[in-house]
Amino acid sequence: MVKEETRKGPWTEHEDLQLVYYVNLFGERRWDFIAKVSGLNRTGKSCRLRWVNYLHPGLKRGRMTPQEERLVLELHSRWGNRWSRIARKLPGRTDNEIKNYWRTHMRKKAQERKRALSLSSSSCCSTSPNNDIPIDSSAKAKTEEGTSSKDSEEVKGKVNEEGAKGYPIDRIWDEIASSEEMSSGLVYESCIDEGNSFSYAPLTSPLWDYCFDSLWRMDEEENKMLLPMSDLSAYNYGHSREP
DNA sequence: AAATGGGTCAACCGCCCTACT
DNA sequence: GAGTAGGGCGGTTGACCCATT
Repeated sequence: MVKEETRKGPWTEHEDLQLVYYVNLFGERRWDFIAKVSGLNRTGKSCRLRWVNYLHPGLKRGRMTPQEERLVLELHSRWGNRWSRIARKLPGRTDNEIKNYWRTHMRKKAQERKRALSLSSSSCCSTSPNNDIPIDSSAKAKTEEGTSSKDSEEVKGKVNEEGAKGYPIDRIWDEIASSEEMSSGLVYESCIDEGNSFSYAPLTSPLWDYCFDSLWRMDEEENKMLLPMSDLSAYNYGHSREP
């Protein structure tokens, strides 16, 4: 028997619905199992990723709020590129989302900052080679990750150690963060923790809305029939990029 | 109107950790 | 304790979208 090749690339609506159904059935674990029994030609990892980053109920969509932005800054300055950890403090946001946000927004800010610094100090002397910072948080990540992935004071120590050696990126990030706080006129209070959440209504995944309204109301038997998937093609959820 | 560049986001890859045998 | 499989995580890539030239 020829083993069918594992599917890659963008998910279809049909796949999404299948995945949602089977996750609902078996829970958010055993991804390999779900991948197999669902008939999706995907890896367990792929299924998990799709669920976590896109299909999970309670996911927020849209731009980060100023509060969230500040929280990301605050937590990143504390933990570095521990995206999943940071994400846990931002209900409805995924590590991927935060990572993307950080990369685009902070890189931009770093560039602006760098430009501003180079302008203001163009007549100055301190043009150390280190000022040619890598415009990417990965540099910081490498520094912070150190030899272990364990988050701890050790990491902080490592960072400080690097800083002491004159590695400027941390200062740059700190400055960015503090200028963010200044410009917003607010200092974020770390009042958001497990168990607490933002007060605004979560914007759930559109697919979830659909499923919640229709799929999950079906009884067990109807579920088994998995509703005519072809009907679902009529359902056009906004951010699908299916060809 | 076409070209281009930057921003956004979904998805994959590879490494690491953990639980299980 | 060693080996293995599954899952989690961070980094990276590439396609799409939109604004600007």
